[in-house]
Amino acid sequence: MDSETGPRLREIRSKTGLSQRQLAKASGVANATISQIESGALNPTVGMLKKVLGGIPISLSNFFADNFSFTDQVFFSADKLLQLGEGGVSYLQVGNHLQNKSIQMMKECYQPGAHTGKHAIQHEGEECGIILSGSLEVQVGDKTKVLKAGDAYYFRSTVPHHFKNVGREACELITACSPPSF
Amino acid sequence: MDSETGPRLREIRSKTGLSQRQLAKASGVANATISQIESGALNPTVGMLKKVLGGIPISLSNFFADNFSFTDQVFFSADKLLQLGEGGVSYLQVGNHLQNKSIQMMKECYQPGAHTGKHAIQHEGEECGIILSGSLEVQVGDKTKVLKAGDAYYFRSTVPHHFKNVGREACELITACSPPSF
DNA sequence: AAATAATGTTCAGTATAGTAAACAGTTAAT
DNA sequence: ATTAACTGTTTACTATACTGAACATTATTT
Repeated sequence: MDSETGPRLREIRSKTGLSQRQLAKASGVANATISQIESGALNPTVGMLKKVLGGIPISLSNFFADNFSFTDQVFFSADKLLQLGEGGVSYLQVGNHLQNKSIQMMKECYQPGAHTGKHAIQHEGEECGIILSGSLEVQVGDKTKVLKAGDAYYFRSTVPHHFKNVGREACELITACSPPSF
Repeated sequence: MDSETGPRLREIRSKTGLSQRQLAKASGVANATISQIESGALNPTVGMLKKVLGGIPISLSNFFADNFSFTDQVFFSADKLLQLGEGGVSYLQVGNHLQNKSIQMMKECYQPGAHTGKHAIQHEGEECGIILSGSLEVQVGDKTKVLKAGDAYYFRSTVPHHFKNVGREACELITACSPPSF
C-alpha cells in the first residue's frame, strides 16, 4: 500500500547503527513488527510508526520529510547544494563560488548536543535563519534563547554568537548570511 | 495511541471546506473511516492516512509538519514573522524594519496555480531559495525550470524573473534577498 | 570445532483497523 | 409540513496489524 515507509525506516535505522531488536527494545514494540514493516509485509498504523520512531528518536515530520535530500537537481548552471561539514554539524550550501556574491544560504543540521565550538563566532555582516525541526539554543551577545520549529532569528554577525542543539533529535534549519562568511 | 492525527486531519479538512463524505469519495475510502480517524476512535495505518490525504491533497510530510506554524515566539526583540501577503501567495518575513538591513528572509507559500504576476520582476541585488514542499516553476531570463522539494536556486535579481506553482498542492519555500527588495 | 550471542525472518493467535449499511440530526427545497 | 439532500456517528463484520515464540544465518567466544 505505502511502499516507501518500510525501506525508509530500514535506511534510517541502519544509519543510526541500531539493530531491529535494539530499536524494538528502545521503542517498546516487537522486533517482528519492525522486520515486517521494513520488508513491506505490513502497513503500520501511524501510532505504531510514531512509537517505533520514538526509539531512534525522530519525529514523524522529519521521517516523512526525509525526501528533503538535496541530492536532486538544482537550479541554474552547475550550482549544487554542497555538503561542507561533517560530524555534529553539517552544512548544505546553495550555489557555489560565493566569493563575489552577496548571500550565503545554507541548510544546516545539528546533531543532538552539537554546537559551533567553545569560542563564540564573530564576523562582518548580518545573518538570519528559520528552524525547520528540532530545537536550537541561540546565543547572541548576552541573550540566549531556545528556538523551536517555526521560530526564526535575525542579528548582526559582529555580535559574538553561538549555536547549540539542546534537544534529543537532530535540528534542521535554513540560514542566510550577507555577505558570505566563508 | 496517537492523539494528534485525528484532530489535525479534522482541522485541515475543515479548512479546505471538504465534508467527510466528499473527502471519502475523493480519496477512495469509507466515510466512516474518516469519521473514526478524526474522532480518535481509530489509529489509521500510514497507508490509509496517505490515501486519505491524497484526496485533499496534502503530503504526509506536510501533514505532520503542520506545527510549522510560525505563530510561536521569535528570537530577538520584537521581530515577528510578519504575514505580508494574502491570496494566492503569502509571505512570512523574518524580522522587520528591514530598510537598513541587508537580508530579507521569508517563508513563502504559493497556492496551486499562484504566480508572481504577468510581468516579470526585476530589481537590484541577488536572491536565492530552497523548496520545502510542492513544486515551483522558476523562470529567470530565458531559462525555466520546475523545482521540487529539496531543490534550490540562486540568481542576480537584475535578471527578469517569475515564479509559478505548477503543481496540485501548495508550494512552500524559504527565500533570501540581499538587499531587501520591499 | 563447539558454544554463545548476535542478526533478520516466519508463523499462529489475538487485537484492531477498515468497510458497508443503518442511524440521527441539520439545512434547503418544494 | 414534507420531502430531499446533506452533515457526522454508530454497528456488525471481515481484513489485517501486531505479538510472542520458534526459525534460520552469520559473527564472535571459548
